[in-house]
Amino acid sequence: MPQLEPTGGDDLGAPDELIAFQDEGEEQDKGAGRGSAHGDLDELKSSLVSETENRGVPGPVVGSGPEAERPPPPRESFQKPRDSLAEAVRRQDGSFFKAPPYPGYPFLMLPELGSPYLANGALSPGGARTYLQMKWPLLDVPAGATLKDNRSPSPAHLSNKVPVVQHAHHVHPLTPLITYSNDPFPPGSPPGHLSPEIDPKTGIPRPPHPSELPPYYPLSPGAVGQLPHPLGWLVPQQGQPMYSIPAGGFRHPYPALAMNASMSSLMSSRFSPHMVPPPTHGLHPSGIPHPTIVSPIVKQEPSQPGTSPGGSSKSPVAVKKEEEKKPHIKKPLNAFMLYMKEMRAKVVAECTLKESAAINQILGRRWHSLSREEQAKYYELARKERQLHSQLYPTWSARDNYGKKKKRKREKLAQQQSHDMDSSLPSKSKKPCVPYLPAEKPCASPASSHGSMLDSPATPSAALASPAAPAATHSEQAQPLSLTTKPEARAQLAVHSTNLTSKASSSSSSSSSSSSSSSSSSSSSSSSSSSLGSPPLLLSRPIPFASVTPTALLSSPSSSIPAALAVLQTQPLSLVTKPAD
DNA sequence: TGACCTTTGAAGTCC
DNA sequence: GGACTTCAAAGGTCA
Repeated sequence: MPQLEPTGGDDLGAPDELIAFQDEGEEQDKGAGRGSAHGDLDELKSSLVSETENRGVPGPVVGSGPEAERPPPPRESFQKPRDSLAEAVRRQDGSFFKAPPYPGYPFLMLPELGSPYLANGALSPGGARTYLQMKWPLLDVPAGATLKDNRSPSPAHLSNKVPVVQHAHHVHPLTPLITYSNDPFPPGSPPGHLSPEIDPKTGIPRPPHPSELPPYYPLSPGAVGQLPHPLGWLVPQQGQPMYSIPAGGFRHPYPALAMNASMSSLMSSRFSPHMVPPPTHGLHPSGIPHPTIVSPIVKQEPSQPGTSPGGSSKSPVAVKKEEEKKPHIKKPLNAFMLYMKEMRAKVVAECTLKESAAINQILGRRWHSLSREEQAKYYELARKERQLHSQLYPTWSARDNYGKKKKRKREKLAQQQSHDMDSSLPSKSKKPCVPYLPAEKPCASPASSHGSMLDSPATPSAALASPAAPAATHSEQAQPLSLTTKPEARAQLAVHSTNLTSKASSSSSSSSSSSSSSSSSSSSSSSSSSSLGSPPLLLSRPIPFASVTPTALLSSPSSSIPAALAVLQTQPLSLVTKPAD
């Protein structure tokens, strides 16, 4: 049974790769200044607005040296993108390589200043958010504290659409989890890559256990007062709570917690406090259905062994019945999911694309284009998500959700794999390159129309300069040909990288670039990273930039982007079935 | 109506 | 321990 580890168990942190790159003081220096706390919300808003509007202003400087240590891809994908989709995304994606949207690092997501609300006053789905820095309210979790599995039958009125760890009304689920500090990671909850604890596996510092977390929410009351009600998912209509809320908000189980009512309520609403007896029927102690619990109405597949820790000798039917009664507790979102959730609306707004598949491709690239700090904060958020999730549902396991989705993926995958082995066999696993994206519709948003991806030195460089960039994963997905297995290609890339590096000195990051080149660059950079991101380079510890051959070659300053784009635009694509136009 | 697509990451299973 | 699989979000597409 999954239990919270009393100590050292907080290994849910960012991947080792992140741990690696955070290991440098240089990184901290870079992060400094980006995360200045904005006590004044208005000031923050205006700054955000100005930044958003001023696309020409480069974002946080990233992508230079240290970026080369971007974490390697944790895995490879078996999926091959459809060329048309990839192509369309490449075209659309160019405009997205801009400065990371978040100027500060620990941030609080707020509804976009624009029109985040629907006509009914509810937050628009997936509405873009602004980020306000605030302190991550960490729970002081006693080591022995455990929660009973509150996967009890949920009320029938619970919607399947209710997110597990996200607020239904799009107040960012991690709103209460976000730090309010200049420090990327508060001492109490350093990200995995900054933790003093040592990972037994890698010998790298790991984050401390929740038990060491500070019991306070050093959140500025003033700032909070201006925030939307953290229980956004409960208060969707003109501030009228969907469900009755006790006067004074929710009582936090920890009186000692110096958090305000909002924070407390949010905490207790998102994830039931571990000390609170599991609410019956999936309800929050306050009687409010918890968003992390989805109605068991969800189509249930045959009961899954192991979901009932205690085990039972019940008949399969009874077990099945019980299973059906159990609310569907969704997996906590990972870093990328959190990022995607936040950025989707923005991408959709900036672009004409609407299809998630296309949007996700773009987001995937943008994800890789994020600076480490930007990514790290999402990793951290995800880590906290998992933390809370595990505290809330100690007995929950990802396995619980296995098989809850009917999927033919496996078959398709098997087919595809067999197809890969024998290309002569027709592959049923893939639809014929159906264009997911409107062919060559440029992004309509002004930002994308005028903004070159090079506006942000951080973006492409982040990928380019990454020796073991996570982009590899993406690239390998986007560029099915695994460069890692093709020495010749790798060598070629190395050559190109050399060229890039040399060209970099004379290139300016502000150079304009065609949208196509921009877009393809992301993929290209990813590919290059991919080629360089072979296992030997996927070190969990930071490696000297110049210590590795091809890696070092790519560790060029961000200014090399234009040249890199030019070269990489064609190179990786040449390895794919469909060359760039 | 529901699977698929697409992305990355976490966690599970399997060998 | 590595490879592989599933799920998480999202929404248009397609069978």
